[in-house]
Amino acid sequence: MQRVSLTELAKQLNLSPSTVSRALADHSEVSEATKARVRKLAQELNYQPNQLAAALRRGRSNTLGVLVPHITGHFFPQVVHGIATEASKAGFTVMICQSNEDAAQEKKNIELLRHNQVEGIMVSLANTTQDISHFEELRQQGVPLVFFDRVVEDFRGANVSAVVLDDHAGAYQVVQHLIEQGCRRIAHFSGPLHMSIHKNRHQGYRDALRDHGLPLDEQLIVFCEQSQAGGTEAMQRLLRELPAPPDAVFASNDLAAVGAMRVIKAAGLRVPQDVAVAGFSNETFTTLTEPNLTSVDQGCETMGISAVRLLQQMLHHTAEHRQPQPRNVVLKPQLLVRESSLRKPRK
Amino acid sequence: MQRVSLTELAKQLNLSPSTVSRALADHSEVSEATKARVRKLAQELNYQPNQLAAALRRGRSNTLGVLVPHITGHFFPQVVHGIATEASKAGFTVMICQSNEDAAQEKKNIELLRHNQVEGIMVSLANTTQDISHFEELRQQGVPLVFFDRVVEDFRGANVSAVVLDDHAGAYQVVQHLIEQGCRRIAHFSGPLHMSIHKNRHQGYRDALRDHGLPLDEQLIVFCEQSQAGGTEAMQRLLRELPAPPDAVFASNDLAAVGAMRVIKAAGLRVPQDVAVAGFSNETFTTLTEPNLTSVDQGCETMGISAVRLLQQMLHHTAEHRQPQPRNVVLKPQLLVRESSLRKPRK
DNA sequence: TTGAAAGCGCTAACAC
DNA sequence: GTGTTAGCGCTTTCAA
Repeated sequence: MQRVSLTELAKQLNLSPSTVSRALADHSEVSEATKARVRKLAQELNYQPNQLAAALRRGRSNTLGVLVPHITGHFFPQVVHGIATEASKAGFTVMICQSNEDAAQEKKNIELLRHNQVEGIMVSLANTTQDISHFEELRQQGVPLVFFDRVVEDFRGANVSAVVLDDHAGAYQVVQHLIEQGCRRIAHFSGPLHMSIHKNRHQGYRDALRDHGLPLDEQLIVFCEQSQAGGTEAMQRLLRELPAPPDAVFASNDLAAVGAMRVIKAAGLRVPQDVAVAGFSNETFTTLTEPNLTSVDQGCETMGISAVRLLQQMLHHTAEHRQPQPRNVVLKPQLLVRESSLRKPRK
Repeated sequence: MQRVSLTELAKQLNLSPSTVSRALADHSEVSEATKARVRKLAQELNYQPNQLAAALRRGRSNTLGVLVPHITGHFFPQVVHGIATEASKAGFTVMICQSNEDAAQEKKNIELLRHNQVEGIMVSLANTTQDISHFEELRQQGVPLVFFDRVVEDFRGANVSAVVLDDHAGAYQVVQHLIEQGCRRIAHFSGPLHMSIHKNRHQGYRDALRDHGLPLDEQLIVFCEQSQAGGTEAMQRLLRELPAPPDAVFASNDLAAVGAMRVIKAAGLRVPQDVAVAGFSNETFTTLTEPNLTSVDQGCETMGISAVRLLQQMLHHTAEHRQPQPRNVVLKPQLLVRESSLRKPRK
C-alpha cells in the first residue's frame, strides 16, 4: 500500500486539490455529495494528511513546547500529564524536552523547539540556569512563554506568564496544624535558601510561629540535604545536641521527613505522640510509611493545566493582534493530614 | 526583531538560497569564505531554520513517536527518559503521547503520530487494547514499529521489533533467593494471569519451586489486586485461613508486598525472620519501607534505550532498501536483596 | 564553487 | 460549488 497525498486523491476524483482540501476540512461551501465522495476515497486509500505540510502552509504548527528538568520522579511527570491532557483537549500536540538540570541543554532544547515551530513554550528551569538570555530572546521575539514551578524571578513582560505554587501558604498551613495539635517546639528541616521553594517554605514556618505567638528557636532549624539520608542525619543531630527532643518536625520535603521519622522511632520515641512529623509534596510513598506521612499536596496536574491555559490566552491575544496580557497564577496547595501528625481525634 | 528565512539571508548576502542552504549544512563544496559570511549573518539576524519545511522537503522528519499508557508513575517515565536520551543522542526528536490505558485514544494517537510524519513508533500497549488492526495497518504500510514492555503477543513480521523484560527469570531469582534463605512455604500474590507480566512471574514462581524440589501448595497462591490494599487483604486472608502462616511472601508487585508486610507486622510477626517478603519492580519506595523491601529491578532506562536502538536498526535497513530484520530483545532483570528477605548474613 | 529551477503536500485568495 | 494559482521555507538535482 502506497502513501497517498491529497493531490493524488484529487486526481482520482477528478477534483481540484483545493476542493478536496475543503471537503476534508468540512467547509460549508462544498456540496455534501462531493464531501461524501472525498471521504469515501480517503478512507479507502487510507489517506493520511501531512501535518508538516499543512503547518508550513498555514504558518501554524499546532504544537506547544514543554521543557522540564527531567521527566522522572514524582512532580514533573504529573505536571506534564496535566499539560499533555489539557493541550490535547485544545487540539494541540506537545513536544516534550528535558534539560537534565543542565543550562546548556536547556538552551539547546529551546532552539530545538523553535526550529520545530512550536507556537509557545512552557518551561520549568534547570537548577543550574544562571544566564537567561535565551529566554530574554524568546520574549523579545514574541514567542509566548509560560514558566511553571521553577520560574525566573522578576522576569516580567508581554508574552511571559507564570504559574507557581504558594509554598509559603503550604508551609504555614502545616505549622499551624502542628500547633493546633499541641506542638510547641517545632523543628524545621530546610533546603538551601537560594532555592525559592525552600526559602518560601522556611518563611512560612517562621511566620506561622510568629502569628501564633511561639518563639523562634534557631537551634530547631536545620539545613540539610532534602533526602532521606539528609533527614536522618539532621534528626540524629537534633537528638544528640538538644537537651530535649522537639515535639514536631516539619521537613521541606517528604524524603527528609521519612528520614527523620525513622530516627525518631529508632530512638524509642513515638510518632506522632512524642514527635509529630510532616513533609511537603505529597509523594506517592506518603501512604506507605508507618505511620502515614502528613504532607502538602501541590496539585501538580492543576499546575500543568494552568500553564496550558495561560499559554492559550496569550496565543489568542497574539492571534488577534491585541497586546497579550501576561498573568501570574499562584496555586494554593492543600494540607493532607495523616497519622504522622495527628494527635487529637479529627473534628 | 523579525523572523528570518533562509531566502532572506540569501538576498542580503547576494547569494542563492541553495548556496546558503549548503553553507549552513557545512557542505564541502562551499568555499570557507562563503560559509563564514553566511554563518555570520545567520548569527546576527538570529536565523532559526524551519524544521517543518526541511522535513517536508526531505521527506524525513527526524522525529520518532512514543506511545505509552501514561507518563506518570514509576515505570514509564523511566523508560521514556531512556528513550528521549538515546533518541536525542542519535539526533532524533521524540513525540510522546499517552493512551491513558484507552484503546480508542491509542488508535487516535497512532494517527496523530503518523500525521506528524514520525519515522517510526515505539509503543507500549494500553491494557484495554483488544483490536490491534491499527498496528497491523502500520506494519503493512512499512512504518517501523517497536513494542516495549506491553507487547502484542505473536505479532511478528518485517518492521516489527519488541523489547520485553524476562519476568519469568526475575520471579525465578526471587523465589530461588527465598529458598536459599531457608524459606519453604512461600506464598505468591499474583495479578490476573491474562496480563503477561503476572503470568510470567507466576510461572517463574512455580518453576523455581519445582526446580528446588519444593511442593506446590495452591493454598499459598492468592490472586489479588496488585495494590497495597490488595496485598493487605490477601495477607489477612492467608493468616486467617491457613493453620500456620507462610514463611515467605513473593508479591507480583511492590505495592502488594508493602500491604503484606504491614499485615505481617501488625500480627506480631517479624519480617524477615518469621515471614520474608519480596516484591517486584524496584519502585522508589522500596528503600523507604521498614524493613527495606527486596525487589527486582527492571532496568527501565535500558528498555527505553533498547527500543530506540531497535528502531534505528530498522530505519537503517529501510533506508538502504534492505529487508528490515526485526528483532526481539529480552532484558534480564536484576534481583535486589534488601532487609525484608535477608535472614542469613550476606556472603 | 555557485545558481536556477523544481517541488515536498498542503491551503487560501481570488476567480468563475 | 469548484478550479486556478501561488507559495509556505527548504533541499536537491542539474547546469554553468
